[in-house]
Amino acid sequence: KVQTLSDITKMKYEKEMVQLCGLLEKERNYDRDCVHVDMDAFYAAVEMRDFPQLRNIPMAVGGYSMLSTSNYVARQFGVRAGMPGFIASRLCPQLEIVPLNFDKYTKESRVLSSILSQYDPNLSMGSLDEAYIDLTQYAAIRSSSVRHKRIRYGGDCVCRLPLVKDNDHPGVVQSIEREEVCTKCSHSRKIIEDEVEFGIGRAEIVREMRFRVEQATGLTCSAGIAPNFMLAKVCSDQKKPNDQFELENDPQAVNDFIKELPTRKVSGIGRVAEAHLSALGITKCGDIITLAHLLPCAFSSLGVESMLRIGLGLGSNMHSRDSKDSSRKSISLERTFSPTSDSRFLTQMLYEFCEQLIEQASSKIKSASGLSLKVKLSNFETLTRT
DNA sequence: GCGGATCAC
DNA sequence: TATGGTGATCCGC
Repeated sequence: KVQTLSDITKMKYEKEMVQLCGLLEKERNYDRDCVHVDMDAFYAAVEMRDFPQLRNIPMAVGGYSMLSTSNYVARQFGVRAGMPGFIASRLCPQLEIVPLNFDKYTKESRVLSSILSQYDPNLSMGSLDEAYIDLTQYAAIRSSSVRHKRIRYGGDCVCRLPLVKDNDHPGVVQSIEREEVCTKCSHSRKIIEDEVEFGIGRAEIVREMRFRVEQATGLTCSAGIAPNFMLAKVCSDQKKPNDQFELENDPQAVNDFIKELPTRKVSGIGRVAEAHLSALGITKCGDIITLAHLLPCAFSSLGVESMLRIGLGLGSNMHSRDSKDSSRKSISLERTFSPTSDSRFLTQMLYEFCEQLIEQASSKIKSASGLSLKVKLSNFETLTRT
């Protein structure tokens, strides 16, 4: 009798997987309001805000070796984050490549986190342009609606993006219009001042957060709302750009959502894990549970557990997003160069790396504690000879 | 404990 | 012309 791999692993692992799922199920929790906020095409959006001539042309931020991000016009040409600039230029010859301006992005990031931290003082920034917010407390306390003033721009002025879509009207309480001449581009522009109202409930609160971010920075963001951060992160991608997606804290809703979700959408499943899963016939997160007995063929026990968590729509529990320790554990330095066996060059480069790392480490220690770090680099030639 | 692989951004 | 840099975790040795 011929037995397939699936038959064998089913006998061997099915019981164990069912048991493991049962254990993990006990962690399920629908009491939290988790939000992931993600700025839209962040670096590109900052440059487009500051340089209006970039707004309607394909552009990307980075260099000829690598692009950090591209605007939505460039994406229509297939220009994507992480792509080498010279390849992007072939895809889109008109592409404008703007160098990185990290100081600016860091400033915007601080504006973002200062607004969002009013909703969760323990928020965690995933990077300059994304934040994980636990809204549970704030949403439970908020019992009345909140009003804000909204500024929109119309007319020919190109110095501000028409950030607020005309059909994107939260409760407008009152609206005042006036005309003026823009001092920058000397075009006439219409300024519309609205009084807008945001209700209670987590989706309205997230609308308000996004509204405030946009008014403060001139940049839009997208958000995902879900019972845990793993799901919230996926949700923030669902309605990008400039919108939000709420996954109800409800078993049926979560199950339906996870069932059809491609595995690669989940943070933590990269190209390799996707390929491993795909080899097992697992392409959607729902498959992870139906074919759970195959997982031990390709993953370690921790890997299996992490996959089951994803398949069940549970949070990551231990590390990363749900309880993040923000303290740095290492500093490092790397550089790419063309292949060489010039050992003097390599030694010299290593030496400079060490000097720079010592400098970095001591300056960080100094600013954190006031103490001075002294390191002596000795016998370097011998140390690095091999 | 260490280097390699993997992942995110 | 030209395919990055930083930090983290996990695994096998």
